[in-house]
Amino acid sequence: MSEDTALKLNGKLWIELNGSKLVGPGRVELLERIRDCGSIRQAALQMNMSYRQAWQMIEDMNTRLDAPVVISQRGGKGGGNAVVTEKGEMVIVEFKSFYKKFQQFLSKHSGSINL
Amino acid sequence: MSEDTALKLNGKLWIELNGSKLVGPGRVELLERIRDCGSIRQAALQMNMSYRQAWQMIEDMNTRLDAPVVISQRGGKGGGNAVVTEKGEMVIVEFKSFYKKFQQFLSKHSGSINL
DNA sequence: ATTCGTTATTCATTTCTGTATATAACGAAT
DNA sequence: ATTCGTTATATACAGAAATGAATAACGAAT
Repeated sequence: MSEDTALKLNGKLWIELNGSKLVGPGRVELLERIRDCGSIRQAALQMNMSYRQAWQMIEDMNTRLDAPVVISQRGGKGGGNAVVTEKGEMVIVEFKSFYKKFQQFLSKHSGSINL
Repeated sequence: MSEDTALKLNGKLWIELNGSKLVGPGRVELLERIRDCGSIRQAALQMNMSYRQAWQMIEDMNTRLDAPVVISQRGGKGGGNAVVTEKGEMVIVEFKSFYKKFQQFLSKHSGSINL
């Protein structure tokens, strides 16, 4: 019954394109929030992230994939808006599938650390 | 037959103690090299790492685990030496076991990215 | 034309990480 | 006692990465 909760297995997971990070948990959460509130700024605020960083993440995915994950407009009603595309939805679904399996992997092996 | 080798799943894995990193691939490689050459400095040189960083890694593991992973001596024949303890061997074996499974996880799922 | 809130972009600042450097401590061998 | 290469430790420096602030661009609505 030796339960050592202090020792655990942990890690990070991401999808990379041409050797550098493209999608991780943070970017996926950002996409989900943009989808739900229609604004990059509001999504960033919700995540306590700077707008600058959020915009850079979106811009990075938009330019490196063959189709944009978010289409945004400035000006107009509400000052502007942002919409997650079908490609963006694919990114969300695909990564979350991998990530769930990864978390299962971690918790599956986390109990058997013997140090 | 669309083989998109540019897109791949990647990640990092580590063992953490009380919420902060304790063992990762770099530290394990360091331990293995110390075991093989008997010197923290030489091991660090082999890995193109500063001695300071290598020493800090060892010191961190030594102080946070209930037994040291490396026992070192200064002075004497050769100027000093470093020996990997039984605990250190356990760290190496245990982490490498997890890490191998992790790499299998990555390569297993890496082929099915569809973006 | 003015207002409004957001998108888009730049610049300076700060924070973090690791490096380089220098120095002391050490003990066996000579 | 001197030499030698390593361990151990502190300080200063450099580059990268994240942050914050400031500003321009935009278009619908009034």
